[in-house]
Amino acid sequence: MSDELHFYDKVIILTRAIPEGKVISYGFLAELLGAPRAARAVGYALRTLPYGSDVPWQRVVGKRGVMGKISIRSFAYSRDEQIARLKEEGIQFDENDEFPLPDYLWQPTPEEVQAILNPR
DNA sequence: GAGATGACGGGCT
DNA sequence: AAGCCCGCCATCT
Repeated sequence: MSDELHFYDKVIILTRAIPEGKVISYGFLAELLGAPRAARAVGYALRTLPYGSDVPWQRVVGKRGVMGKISIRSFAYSRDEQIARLKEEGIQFDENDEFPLPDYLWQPTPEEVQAILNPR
């Protein structure tokens, strides 16, 4: 099967499909794309998003909620902005600005993922 | 094609 | 408990 989409293209497409109020971890997103250890590459892909992009990048979080990792200088947004956006979507954070990932995790079936990546 | 890079993740200190 | 280190992997130079 010709796979014309690059890995980072798939990352963006799948990110667009995350429902409001739901999140996914870098590692799980990579796993859905068939590369369970490519969490870092997922970050690499999202990093290419320009400021003002309509892609809901805030819904991709670290494995333990939204802890750290967002403080890279080349990124257009801050960790605080990510948290603020997620709160607006209804995600409830505790006093440490963390939230229970399983409660908000988006878990599409493999079929759904395929349908998202290969719309007809 | 080798080396560098980076929004990760897990393990060890 | 917070940080450091190292392995991973897709892309870019």
